[in-house]
Amino acid sequence: MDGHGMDRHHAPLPANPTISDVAERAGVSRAVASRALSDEQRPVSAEKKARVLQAAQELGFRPNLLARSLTTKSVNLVAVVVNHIHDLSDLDLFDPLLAAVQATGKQVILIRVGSSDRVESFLRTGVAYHVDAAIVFSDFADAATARTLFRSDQVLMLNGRHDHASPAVIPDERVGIVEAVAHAAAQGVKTAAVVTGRPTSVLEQARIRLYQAALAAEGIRLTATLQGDYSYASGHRAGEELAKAARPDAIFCTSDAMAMGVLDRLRPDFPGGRPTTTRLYGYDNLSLTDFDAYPISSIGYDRRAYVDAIIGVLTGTATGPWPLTLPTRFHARLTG
Amino acid sequence: MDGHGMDRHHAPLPANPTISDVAERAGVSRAVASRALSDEQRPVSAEKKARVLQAAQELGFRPNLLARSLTTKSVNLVAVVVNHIHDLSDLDLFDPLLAAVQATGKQVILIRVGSSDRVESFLRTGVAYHVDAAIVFSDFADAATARTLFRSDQVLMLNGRHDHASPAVIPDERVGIVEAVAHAAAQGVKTAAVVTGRPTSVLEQARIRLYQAALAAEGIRLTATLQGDYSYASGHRAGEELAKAARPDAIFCTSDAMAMGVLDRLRPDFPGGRPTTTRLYGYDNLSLTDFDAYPISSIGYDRRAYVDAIIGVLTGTATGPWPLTLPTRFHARLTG
DNA sequence: CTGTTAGCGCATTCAG
DNA sequence: CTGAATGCGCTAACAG
Repeated sequence: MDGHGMDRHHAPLPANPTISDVAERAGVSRAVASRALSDEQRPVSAEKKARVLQAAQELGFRPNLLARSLTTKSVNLVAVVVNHIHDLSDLDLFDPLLAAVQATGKQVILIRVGSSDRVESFLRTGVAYHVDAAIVFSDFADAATARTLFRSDQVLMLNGRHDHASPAVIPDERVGIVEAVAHAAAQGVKTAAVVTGRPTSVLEQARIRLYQAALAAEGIRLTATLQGDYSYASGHRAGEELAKAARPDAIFCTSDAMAMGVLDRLRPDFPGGRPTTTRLYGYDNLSLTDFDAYPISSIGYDRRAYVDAIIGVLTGTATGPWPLTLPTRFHARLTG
Repeated sequence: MDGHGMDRHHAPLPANPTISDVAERAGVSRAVASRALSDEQRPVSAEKKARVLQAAQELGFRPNLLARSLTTKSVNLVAVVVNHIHDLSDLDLFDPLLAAVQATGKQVILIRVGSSDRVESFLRTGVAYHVDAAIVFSDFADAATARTLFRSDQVLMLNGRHDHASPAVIPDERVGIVEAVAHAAAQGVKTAAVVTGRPTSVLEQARIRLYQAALAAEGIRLTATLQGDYSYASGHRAGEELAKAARPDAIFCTSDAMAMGVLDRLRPDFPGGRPTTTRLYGYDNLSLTDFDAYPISSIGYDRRAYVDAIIGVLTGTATGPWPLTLPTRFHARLTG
């Protein structure tokens, strides 16, 4: 009648339509619109549901998930807390983890803590959301701190700083390390060096002790312990040190990246990737160790099982007792 | 009086205290508590402010940032949309990007789109939050779609699918490619092969054309174009193909990972990392090309400048015109 | 099945 | 400077 065609009965299209706009356009109440738009099956007549969906479509309506969470008490948001993501091992883990979390219908808020001095401001400013769950890789906090920080009991500790109150998953590093050292012993190794990462980490300390115990059990003499920081560069430096003195029969590194550095520095000992005088063992079982240039024998856990365990906690299907341990395994390659 | 000690005037501590609990405990109204807890300077008497802060401390109050966003219209949340994060190049970019975004006081929702069939459900179910801004690396959507998806005009397109309405930053690939090809020509290269990634990407198509043009300009004959998928494995396969026929003087790969595969397959051509018959050029300037085993000449942009440009858009200090282009540069290493 | 009402937690009017 | 009232967008509980 007024010459505006199809829209003659409708108000002008709002830029950011809310459910009220949808309801109004469909000629129903907000509650009906809400039910019609719900993922679940809610009581709505077929005819009104169609009208609502049509109106939502026309308006380009997108629900404000944050507003929804206010009443449902569930934000469908999971915090993943890391120190940083520049380790090569991160690449192999985060992608499948991200995919798996999203497959549960939740989104990931990725929080990089970085150096520990940031933790202070973190705690002070409370730059943390009330998330459904937090997955803590970073060793910046213990379980209790993480729980208060995220206002959630669903705090999944993967950094070794767990307690009895929160779920935790940790690799059982013993199995793989014992296997690797036994493998070396079977090759006639009598002396060994260990290249370690940051000893401030609880997990790293435990790992070093496992190497020491396994070496002792096999009667292999530990001739040197060099400290690195998990990086390629620090492995290179360790290789430099090792090149100076009499070479041990085997070198065990607590990260593949360091083993890569050692290998590159001692490359003449590994013509064609095969050891002559010195055997080399890494840790993490990076996909990079499948590259021709770095055929490093390594220790790793099943990442798929690890991710599955994490998702199990998130979805509530895993029930403990905690910590849940996942076995590591030794993977022989050319260097070992 | 009632024997409960310090808490005799207080209600029992709630598990998840709200600002109302804080206000009650401090003996003030919610509004005063809100002002006292605000980051900004709001009118509150010093005495009441102290009481409120004390009460908040005692209760372990953390503001619900999501609820706050309902009224402030700002969630301090940025969506970062990626296809996946298992490319080696991602490692060098995401960590500094994440750190920079968080330094602005915002948090990152990392959204992995993965295969394109997920995009459908993505658009349909609208499982996306109303974020302040979206940083789109993934080529899953164009600018208009991204804007409606995230209910934000602050959609930063980095996938080449930008339009005039949204900010965009893209590397100027021409400069680096021209430099690399000129470098090859100066070494006496007369024939070349190109190993490409997925031709469905707008950016990749443009990149291939740039190689073709640069080669033609230098009078280098393009003898083969092999298609890969940016991965090491696909580079290895390309190397296999190239090993069959007469070797070209140079091989240009559109990713460093593919160049690494080619290098490993053709390693005898590169004793000590130096080319004999064939020169090799990668793309991305990965930190891995600084490892001894992969000294690949490459093309890359300044990641710090790239991140700075992204942050500039986020904070509103960059104003266009769009797209903003960032020059790439050639980095000579042993293979080139 | 439907519509009305009452909150979720918070910031922001606007009177005092 | 303070506090009561209002509303952000949405869903749950309740009557019809």
